[in-house]
Amino acid sequence: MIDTKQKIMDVAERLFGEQGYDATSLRHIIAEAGVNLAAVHYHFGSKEDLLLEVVLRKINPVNQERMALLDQIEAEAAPNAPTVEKVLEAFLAPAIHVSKSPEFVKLMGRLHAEGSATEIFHKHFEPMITRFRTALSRAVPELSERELEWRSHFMVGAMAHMFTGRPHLRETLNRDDPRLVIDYLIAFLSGGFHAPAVEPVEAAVREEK
Amino acid sequence: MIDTKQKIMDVAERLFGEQGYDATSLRHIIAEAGVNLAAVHYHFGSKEDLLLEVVLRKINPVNQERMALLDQIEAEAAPNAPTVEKVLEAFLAPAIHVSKSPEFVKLMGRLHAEGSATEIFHKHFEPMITRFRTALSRAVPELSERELEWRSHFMVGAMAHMFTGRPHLRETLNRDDPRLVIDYLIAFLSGGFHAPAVEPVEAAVREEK
DNA sequence: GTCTATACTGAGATAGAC
DNA sequence: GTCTATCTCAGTATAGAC
Repeated sequence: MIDTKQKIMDVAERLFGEQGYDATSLRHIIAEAGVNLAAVHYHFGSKEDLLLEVVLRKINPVNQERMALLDQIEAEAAPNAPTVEKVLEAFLAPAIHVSKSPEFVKLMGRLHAEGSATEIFHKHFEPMITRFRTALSRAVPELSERELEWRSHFMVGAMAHMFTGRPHLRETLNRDDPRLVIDYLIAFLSGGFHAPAVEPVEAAVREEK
Repeated sequence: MIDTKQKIMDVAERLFGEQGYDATSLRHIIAEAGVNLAAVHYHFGSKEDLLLEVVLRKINPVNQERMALLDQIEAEAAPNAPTVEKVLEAFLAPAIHVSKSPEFVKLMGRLHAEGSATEIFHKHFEPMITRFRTALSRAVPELSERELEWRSHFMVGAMAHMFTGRPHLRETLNRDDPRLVIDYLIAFLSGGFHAPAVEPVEAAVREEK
């Protein structure tokens, strides 16, 4: 077959999503994909690297869309900086699509919690995160670099948790309109970014020396 | 030995923390603990249930302390409701201790992301979460129940991510005073909870019917 | 370069004697 | 409650066919 690799990824994505990473054996995957066991290691190297590629294939387009939206709102706002709300919108809206595939972010959590792929994984996120941090820092210039960094982490955490596969949360997410939940989140995060700085920017600059 | 069970948990806690859950085999644990392999299954049933007990042993006192602090600030503020900031303080401060054991929350993440223990795990958190949600709902009465629920989720996510074992983040957490980071977080979350409601409470009540 | 067949090592789990 | 022996199955490595 021409695309052994893609077939493996397709089946793996489905089975990982349905049963979780640990519960899905490579032998199960290859049986459904109709390929040989060693082909997995030929194409991916290990089970974990297979997971990594499966996840990145889903996530990369989302991050592309985020960057494109950010470009767009920056162009619209020029020469001023876009507002926090607009930046958050560009960051969060593209994730809605992914949130519809129910068990997907569980796998991201798996990748996050354990495994050597973690670093490679974050390499793929870093450019995008940096772009957004810069945009936020222009939108909220009164924050020190350090405090802005932490607020960005809080933002990522709040978003990630939204998807994190806890059944009760997922039910709620499916019941409520995802767009509404994003609006909740944007409102919440806007309030967070606009909150007075613990450590005003002048003091921070002095201390960083 | 009388306390085979405890010895297993002690060694498991250390090794899970040092090497992660997957990388730690039961055989490694029993070798260091000087006990028999079957003893693990006798006392815990499975490797995953061992992890569950290890994590709960660490987390339960934290949750106890949270509740005690909440009792205290509610008594102090009576008959009024304590402020959002006070409630957040009661929720977050007890977690600082745990945050010092570097790899610990990674294990919580593992428990969260995969495995059958997930539900039992959350059972242990639910009473505490409910208590805090009630306190928050008194502190921010203008939020609909639904929006408050989501904001609480965002809060948990932001906090969880703070610990989540990404090396760069952990370095920053260790460099900065943990107390300072908690202050950053409280400021951020306060702003979030005080943000205007997307869905004001009257509209929400009408819609919920 | 791509894939197959097969063997290897180590894991978690279990049955049953003591 | 504890231990020995054993089972099953996983991920991985290699040799070699096309």
